[in-house]
Amino acid sequence: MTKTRRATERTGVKNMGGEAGAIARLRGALPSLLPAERKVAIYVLENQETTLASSVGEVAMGAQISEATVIRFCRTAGFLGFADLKIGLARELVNPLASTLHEDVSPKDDPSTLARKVFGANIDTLNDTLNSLDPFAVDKAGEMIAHAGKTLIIGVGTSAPIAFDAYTKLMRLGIPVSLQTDAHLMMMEAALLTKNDLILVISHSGATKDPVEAVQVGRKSGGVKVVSITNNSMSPLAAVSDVTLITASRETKFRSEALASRIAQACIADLLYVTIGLKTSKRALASSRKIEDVITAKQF
Amino acid sequence: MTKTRRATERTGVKNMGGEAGAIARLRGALPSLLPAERKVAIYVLENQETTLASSVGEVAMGAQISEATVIRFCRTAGFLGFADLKIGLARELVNPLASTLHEDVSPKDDPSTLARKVFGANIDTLNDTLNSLDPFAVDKAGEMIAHAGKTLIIGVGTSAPIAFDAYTKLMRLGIPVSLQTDAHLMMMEAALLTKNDLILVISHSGATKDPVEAVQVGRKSGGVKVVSITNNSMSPLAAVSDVTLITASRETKFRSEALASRIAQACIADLLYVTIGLKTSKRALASSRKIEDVITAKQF
DNA sequence: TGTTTATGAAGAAAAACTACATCCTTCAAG
DNA sequence: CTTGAAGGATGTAGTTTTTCTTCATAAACA
Repeated sequence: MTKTRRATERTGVKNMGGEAGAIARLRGALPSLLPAERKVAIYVLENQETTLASSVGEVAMGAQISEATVIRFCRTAGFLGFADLKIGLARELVNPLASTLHEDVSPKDDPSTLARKVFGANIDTLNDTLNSLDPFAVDKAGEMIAHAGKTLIIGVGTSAPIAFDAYTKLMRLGIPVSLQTDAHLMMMEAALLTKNDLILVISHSGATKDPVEAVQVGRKSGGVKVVSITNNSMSPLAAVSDVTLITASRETKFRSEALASRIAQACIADLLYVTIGLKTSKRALASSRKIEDVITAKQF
Repeated sequence: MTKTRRATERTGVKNMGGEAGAIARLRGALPSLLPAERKVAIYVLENQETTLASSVGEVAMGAQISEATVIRFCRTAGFLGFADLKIGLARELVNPLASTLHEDVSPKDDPSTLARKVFGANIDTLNDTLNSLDPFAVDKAGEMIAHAGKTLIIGVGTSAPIAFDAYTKLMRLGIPVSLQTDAHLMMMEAALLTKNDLILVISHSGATKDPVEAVQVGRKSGGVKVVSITNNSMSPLAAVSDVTLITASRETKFRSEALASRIAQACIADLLYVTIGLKTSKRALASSRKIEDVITAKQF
C-alpha cells in the first residue's frame, strides 16, 4: 500500500488503465520516474515495435535492469501490468497497412483495398469540410432554423436524398419542417412562405435551376430566410442565401465530385441537427422519446 | 508437424505474424475453420474489446470451448499464439482514448467544438465500420447486384433516405434498379420478383417488421437473392439475407445510434457503387457520361 | 550509524502452451 | 444394415513460460 501511494503521488496517475494515450503516459511519467524505471521507459519508447514482441525478461535485459523493475514501472506509469502496457502500445502504433492511400480506385484493387480507398476518401472529405467549415455560420443557421416559423427543405436530383435525410433529422426534433424534392411542388410551397419562414436548400453545384428559382420565388413573395448547403461559395445559390455552408470535396474518376460531397452534406445536416437539438433541448428530448416509443412497436 | 501442415493447407496462411490485418485474417479464416475453432473466431470478432483484456481461459469460457482450442485457433489463423493475436487486434482497434472529443456534446460547447465533435464522431464511425466490414462480403454483394435481373432497394423510416441515396447511385450505373420506401408498395413489388432478381435492404436495427416481411414475401414467392445493410448481425433481417453488410456505430445522447450509423450505411452504399462500377465499367462510364450531359442542361 | 528508499534475486502465481487420451465421424468390409 | 477400424476433432491434464510478489540487500541520506 505504501508503495502504491508513493507511485501515485509521484506520477499523479489516478485511474489505472487510465485515460491518456499509452505513449503520452510513458513520456509524461518520465521526469518523475526513479532512475532504474526511467531506463525502462526510455528503452520502451525507443523500441516500441520490439517491445510488442518481447517478454518482461527480454525488456529487462534490453534496459539492463531487473524484471521486477519492469513490472514496477508498468504500475507507476499507470498500467495494470506488462500485458496492459503492450496492449496500450499496440493500439497507438499505426498499423502500416492502415495508412490512407487515396489515389484513384482501379479494377485491379482487391476488395479490401477498395474498401479502404472509398472509406478513406470519405473520411478525407469530412476532414476537409470540417477544416474549411465556418462553425459560426453553422451556429447562426441553427439559430435561424430553431426560431423559424416553418422550415422548407428542398433539393433535387442527387441532392434529394440528402434533403430527405435532413428532413427526417429535423422532424425528429419536433420543429415544423417540410420537404419538397419535386421542382414544381417546391416552388408552389415556397410561394406560400412568409418572412418568418425559412428555406434550407441542398445543392452540390449551387447552380441547379429549379431550387434556385424556388428560393427566388420565396424571397420575392414572402421575404423568407435562406440557408444553403453547397460546394460552391460563388454559386448563384450562395448569392441568394443568408447563410451558406460550404462542403469540400475532391473528385475522382469513379466517384464524381457530386457524389463525394454528399457525405459532407449529410454530415453538415447532422451538425445542424445537433446544434438545433442543443438549442431546443427540452422539446428535442420529448420528441425523440415519443419517436422511440413508436418505433419499438414497429419491430419484431 | 503434421498438425501444422494440416492447418496451413486448410487456411492457406503462409507467413506467421502475417501481412493482412488481424480482423481480416480472422474473417478470412472463418470458412476453413473447424467448428470449435470457428466458435472462437466468432467470439473474438464479436467481443474484440473484451478479448483484449481476457486470458486464454476467459476466451475459452466465453466461446464455450477448451483452452487448447483457443490456442489451436490462434495458430490456424496465422498468429504466433494468443498474445500475438491480442497485439494484432489491439493495433487495429481504434483507441477509444485517442478520440477524446468523442464524449457527448454539451450545450456549453462553442460552435467550433461542436463541429469537431460531430464530424469526429462520424469519422470514428466510418473507421470502425471499415475495420469491422468484410470486404469480400461487399465484393460478393456487388457481384450479385451487377448480375441480378433487377434490384429492388427498400428501407423505411430513417433508413428511407439511405435507400434513396443508394438508388440514385446504382441508377447512375445504368443497372436495372427500383426503389420502394412505402411498406405496402415494397411488399407488392417484392412479390413480383423472380429468382434472378435481388432485394437490397437498408435497416439499422434489422428488426423492423415491414422490410423483413417484404423480404420474406420475395423469398417465398420468387426465391430472390437478398443483400442487407444493417448494424445487427444477429437480427431477423440478417437471418433471411444471403449477404449481410454490417455497420459499426456508437450511440451518444443526442445522436441516437440509428442516426450515427446512417453515415456508415451511406458509405457502404458508396462502396457498393464503386465496386459495381468497376465490375461493369463500360456500361457505367457510358451511363455517367449521358447523365452529365443531361444535368448540365439543368444548370445556369 | 541508523533509517529510509531503490533495486534485484528468487520464488509463487498465473497464464500460455503441449501431449495425449477420448470421443466422434466416416467409410469400407462383412 | 451393421460393425469396426482409421483418422480427425476436441477436451483434459500436465508442462513450460511468463508475469508478478516478496523479501533481502545495497545504496543514499541524515
